Amino acid sequence: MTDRPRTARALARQTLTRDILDAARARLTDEGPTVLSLRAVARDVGMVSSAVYRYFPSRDALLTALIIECYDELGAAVEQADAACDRADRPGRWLAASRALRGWSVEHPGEFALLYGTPVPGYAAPRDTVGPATRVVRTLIQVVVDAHAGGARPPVAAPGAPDVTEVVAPARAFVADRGLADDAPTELVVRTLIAWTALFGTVSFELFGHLEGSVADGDGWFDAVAVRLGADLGLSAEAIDATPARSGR
Amino acid sequence: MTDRPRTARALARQTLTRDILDAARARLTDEGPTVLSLRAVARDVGMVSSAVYRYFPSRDALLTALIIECYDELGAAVEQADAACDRADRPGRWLAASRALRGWSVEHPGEFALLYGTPVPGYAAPRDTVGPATRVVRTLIQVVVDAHAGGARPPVAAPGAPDVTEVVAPARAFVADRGLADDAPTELVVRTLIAWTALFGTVSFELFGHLEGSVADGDGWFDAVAVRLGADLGLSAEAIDATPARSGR
DNA sequence: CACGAACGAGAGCGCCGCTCTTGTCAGACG
DNA sequence: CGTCTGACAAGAGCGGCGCTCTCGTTCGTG
Repeated sequence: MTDRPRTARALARQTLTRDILDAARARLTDEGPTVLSLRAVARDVGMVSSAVYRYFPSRDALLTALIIECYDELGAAVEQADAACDRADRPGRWLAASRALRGWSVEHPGEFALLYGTPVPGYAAPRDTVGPATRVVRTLIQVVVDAHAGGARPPVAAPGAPDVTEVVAPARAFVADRGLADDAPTELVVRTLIAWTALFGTVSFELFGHLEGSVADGDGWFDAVAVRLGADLGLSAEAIDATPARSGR
Repeated sequence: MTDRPRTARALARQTLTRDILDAARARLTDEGPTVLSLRAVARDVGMVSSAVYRYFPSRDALLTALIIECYDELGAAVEQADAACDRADRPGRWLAASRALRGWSVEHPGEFALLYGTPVPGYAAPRDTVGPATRVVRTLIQVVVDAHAGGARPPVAAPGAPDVTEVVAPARAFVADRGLADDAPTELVVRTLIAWTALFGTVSFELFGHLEGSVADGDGWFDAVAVRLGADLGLSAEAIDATPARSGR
């Protein structure tokens, strides 16, 4: 990935860049992304503020680097949690991936806010961020797709639910483009998107304090949510063990 | 609610306070809450920054006033949407309340970020905010409780789902304290909390740009989500029309 | 060895939240 | 009606912010 530095100067540059990023992430944890002070970061690494501009052309560029790094870290955590499971244990993979998602977020609340909280006002995320940003949802989709390729019963649309095949067309294209599934049923795509949203919504509510008076134990609550969302996707132990060919209802 | 001002001075104070709040909310829409500049707000209302401190002792106090006002506005919108429905039409009430929730949020993205985005770093929400903050979820619970008092089939826990009766004890206490339901089944409470979280998670993902490549039409998508979440709560037309007394399973 | 690029430090710009002081005017009270 | 107190707007000033520019210095290369 990163080249070995060939000169003392290049080495210094590399380590200082890392130091700046680390200091920025350290500050991120107790002060939000929007008020991240470049001057304070500079002080932390023993530099004057203007010197930081040798390494990042602007505060936005520093934010972009942080965002990419965090998306990648979160994505890697989720992917590794999934990879550590028995491939055939779909409910276990779903829960492990979900837990990894929350685990990283709870450990890095500042970084979570950077990724999933209020966007920084004047800041527009560049293209480079979308790839790393999709690693989590890609992993979740992979688990769901594997389960249904293995015979899990696909979810059935609620009676009276509006047809949204057109609405989720981009999502299906995303899935197809990455070779995850050639033709996923609409309802499966919909339920996966809902589950993905609900997982992050749960973490967001927990970290931002909206569950304060409602839920006693964030850990236990999240597990309960994740298991139910998985079950809605046909990812319960029962659904997987049942005869695969049984049609819905 | 607010007393009629008895002197010219009191009137001026009242209108100026309103002007400041309005200007702050206007600024909120295109710049996040954390970077809301009191000086800029002062300029907008034709005052010098220090003069604003006659009306709000600090920037945090101004934020608190804004938060309460916004929670109340959102809560009122949801309550009114529910109230405008036929009381017996539970699925309709659920969808209406959900739509109102999103409608207000989409119309007031800055205010939504203030309420449900990254908390302002040094800011701790005072007690006064929790009452207004719960108006939305209270309305959603009311609809669900009404439906099940009217015979809707309560949701059944997925096989293998962990028991979380203890975890949601605060939520049940909240419900009981407000006379919404004496003894709601655990699974109903859980599903309602999940639905509440998922609704706001969906809005959050939409407004913060995480659905960009996945969903074509935010309006249609949200309806699809709301209907499915309602159905999971036993709030589909079919579930309500079914024989009320049928026990779960 | 010499030259240019990279670098760190500093000063300075206009912005921020917030405090303190100053002068003014409304309104309550004798 | 006069006085006096409190509310008020304005300004200066504090330290901190993102960012720019300049100025020596040092490193790496032709």
